[in-house]
Amino acid sequence: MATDSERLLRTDAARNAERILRSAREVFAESGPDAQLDEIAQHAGVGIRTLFRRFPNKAVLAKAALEQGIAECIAPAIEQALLDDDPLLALNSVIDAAMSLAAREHNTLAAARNAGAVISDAIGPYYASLTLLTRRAQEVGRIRADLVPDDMPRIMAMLFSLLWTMDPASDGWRRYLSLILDGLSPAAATPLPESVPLRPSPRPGNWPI
Amino acid sequence: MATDSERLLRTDAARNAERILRSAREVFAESGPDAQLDEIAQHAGVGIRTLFRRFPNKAVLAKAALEQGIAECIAPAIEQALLDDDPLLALNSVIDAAMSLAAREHNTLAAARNAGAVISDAIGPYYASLTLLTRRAQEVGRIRADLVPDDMPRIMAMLFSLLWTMDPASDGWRRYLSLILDGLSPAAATPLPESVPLRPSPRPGNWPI
DNA sequence: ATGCAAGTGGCAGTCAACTGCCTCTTGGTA
DNA sequence: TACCAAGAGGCAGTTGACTGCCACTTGCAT
Repeated sequence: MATDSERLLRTDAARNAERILRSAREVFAESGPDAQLDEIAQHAGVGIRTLFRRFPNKAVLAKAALEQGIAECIAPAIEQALLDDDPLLALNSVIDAAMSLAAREHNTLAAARNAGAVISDAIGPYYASLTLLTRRAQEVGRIRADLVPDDMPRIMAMLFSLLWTMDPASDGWRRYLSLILDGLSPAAATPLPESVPLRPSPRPGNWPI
Repeated sequence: MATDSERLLRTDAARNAERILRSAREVFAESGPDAQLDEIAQHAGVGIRTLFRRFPNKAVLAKAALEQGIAECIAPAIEQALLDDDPLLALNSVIDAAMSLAAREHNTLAAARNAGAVISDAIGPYYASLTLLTRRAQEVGRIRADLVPDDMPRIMAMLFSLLWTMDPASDGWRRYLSLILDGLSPAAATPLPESVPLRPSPRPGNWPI
């Protein structure tokens, strides 16, 4: 899904943007989330000015880099999941794929977080698919009926945030995914309070991302 | 619980530190999480150098400011909770107090997060009390038996992270607290994967906080 | 193949977090 | 009360994110 601005990019510019994102992931992985943008630009073989032209600040860059990683791992996972007989297992495997990537590239995640990015946006492009999988699981009674689509990005955001309470490369987050899945079960369902909108009007001031 | 360094502070220095924290909370609330440290120092009536002498960087300052806020609201909540007949309700009310504060002072929370602080540490001082309350709830069978003390700070961290997916001043987090509490119920308990240690060895490099 | 809009990137500059240095002030103890 | 370690804070400097300016290059539509 190309945005308006992406649609207009010249091929060399698009290639550069792609390279910058990939470099960001590699440099963050090597040098940690505090890696300098100079280093990323150099690694990508472009000038720092080009990096800033494409990604207005570190938050946008790090989030885009994270999105690139998630896209690579979640797209095939979703394809698989849509064919799965058991919709709960299917949903589980998509979450698993996203979390595994997040844990593996936790430095990129940390860079995005530290720059103030709204992490849950990173799975925004898969909102529709997650919603579909959720609805299927609800239809066969594997997930409580009062779940709404907005719940899924939030559950992902919660799981992401766990990584800073443990060795981020570990799979300790699985314990809490299990806990949350128990909460999603129709069996234990205390009626949920109303859902509030996902991120309201753009925040005041000139915030990055 | 004064640390070694706090124990040695001269009374005027302690008063200044206190003032700086309170100023940080006020300035963040007014000017947002990107408020400058200059402004905070000025608001506290101290020089910038004094602010940095006491709090080596923005992450430490923001986290300490958040801890001050949490301390003010959680201490009385815990006192009440320890007297409560229903240990699950008691636990709930402590979490409620902490989350209400976090939502109210979300700018301070955001400043800490953006500076790279490990947010779950902010409830570290109440670890013991939370553990006690959890154990009580387990003893009367209101909470699944395989919960461990480390789970509670992590649940708090997950709830904190929700605030960036909604109007942070709203109480939309209650929906997910409810969801998690369902997951904590002994009824729905799928056996949980092992717990991994809370934040392993101090992170490599010279990270703040 | 050629013209131009789109893209590139060096350089100098701003801004905020943070540090070193050094002198002046002050709480609390002998 | 007099001393001194502890604290305060001004100032100049460093670093990294980010911007404006501008001359140079290059896809690509005609």
